[in-house]
Amino acid sequence: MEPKILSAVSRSTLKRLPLYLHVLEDLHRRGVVYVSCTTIARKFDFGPILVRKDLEVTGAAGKAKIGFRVAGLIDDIKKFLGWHNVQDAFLVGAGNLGKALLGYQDFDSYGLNIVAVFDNDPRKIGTRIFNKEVLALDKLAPLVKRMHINIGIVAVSSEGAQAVVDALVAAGIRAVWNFAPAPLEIPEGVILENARLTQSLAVLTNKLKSLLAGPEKE
Amino acid sequence: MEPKILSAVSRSTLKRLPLYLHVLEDLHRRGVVYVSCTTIARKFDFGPILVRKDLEVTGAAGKAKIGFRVAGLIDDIKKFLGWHNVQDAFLVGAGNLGKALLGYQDFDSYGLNIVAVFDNDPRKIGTRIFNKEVLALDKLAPLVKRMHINIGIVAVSSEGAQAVVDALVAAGIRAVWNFAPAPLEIPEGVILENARLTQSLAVLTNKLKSLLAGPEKE
DNA sequence: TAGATTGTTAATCGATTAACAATC
DNA sequence: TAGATTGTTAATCGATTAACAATC
Repeated sequence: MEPKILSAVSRSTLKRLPLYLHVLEDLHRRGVVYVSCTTIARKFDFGPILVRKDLEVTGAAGKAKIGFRVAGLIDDIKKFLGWHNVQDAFLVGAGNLGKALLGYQDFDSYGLNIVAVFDNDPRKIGTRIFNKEVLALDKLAPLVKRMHINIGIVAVSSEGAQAVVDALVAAGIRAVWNFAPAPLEIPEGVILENARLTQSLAVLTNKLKSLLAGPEKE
Repeated sequence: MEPKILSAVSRSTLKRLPLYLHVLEDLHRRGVVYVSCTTIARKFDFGPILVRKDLEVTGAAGKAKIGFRVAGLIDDIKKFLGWHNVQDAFLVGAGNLGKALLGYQDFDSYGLNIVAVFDNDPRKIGTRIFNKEVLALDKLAPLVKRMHINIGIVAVSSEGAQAVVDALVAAGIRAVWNFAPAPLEIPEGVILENARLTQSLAVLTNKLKSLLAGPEKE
């Protein structure tokens, strides 16, 4: 019942945990105290066994016949994801996407706190977005070091992305959350996670194409 | 060498195709005419065999020893993803995320064209965002029907998301691209694709937690 | 008690990787 | 010709699902 360590836990499982979290927090708000895997699974198109297997990695313990305590399960998942303690992060790129990320209220409940924004556009530098000042890119490296920032968020164009990542890595960042579509290189020991909308869009449009082309195979 | 149909092609493959596309378009811009799977794979942390398997589903044909024609491969992937012909889409939610999506220039090269924005905030209705007028939510259903819109993009809060989806479905939409974290219900025959940042963030923060906790297992 | 549910081990399924003949 | 690469079939690996004893 110990939480699993390191590479042992699959990406698929990791990606389902926030989904459960959302359902659990909804139940919690509504005053529900215990929940079974069956109940959680009903919200999705997969079964209770998968839910149970997923929850197992967090070290959460349930009671036969009763299920899991909602509040405890929320805590266990958050701890496992590292969302229990909020991490400070730097955002690079004050464009439309950057602004949207800055304006997203809920990141702190996902363990993320954007403390500063960087851009190389002189017209943007010095302005404030959601009450955060836009700083010049050359301030990035010294501030990463001084503030011991672990997470860098890349919201710049594909052309600029690799240079930004290189700068972040050189400054000592440990993890990069990349929103640029370009494939990026990162040295061993630094985490790179890509948040790519186009991947999701590809699934959508391909399915839609098939749907529109013909539902002849029913 | 026929493109694969319907459910036969896996989600994993579908999600890698846009990655290849990005690399290919870069090569194309640089005047490269032929490319091998080995060259493509070098940009990623998986092998050439997987690339070849993925490309197979698009129906693209290569030449032994030479590889694939870059321009042809781009076309084949775009056709397979349904990005060759641009689809009109409606966006619901003119908040920060909605604005960012509207401002995203590249969607048309991904087969998506956002033609209208809807919101229920009276202060927003009538204003223009990136030269698109914000319309009242009650205009949604009649316009979906009249303009034969297939794709609806949901960029509202979790609380409002299900109601918006229901409205879109009732109006005859065929596919929903959802950005709300809530799990949504959708009837058979309508496509639901979730673009959830929190899933990607979960992978990042969990890995970072392990990294910071201790690289003792090397 | 009976039945639903957890926790865990075994079976299945699908995706990735390997192998190899064909080829330019 | 030799070697890299495609196309395709077989082997492996990992994730999901099934099975079932334990339990509240």
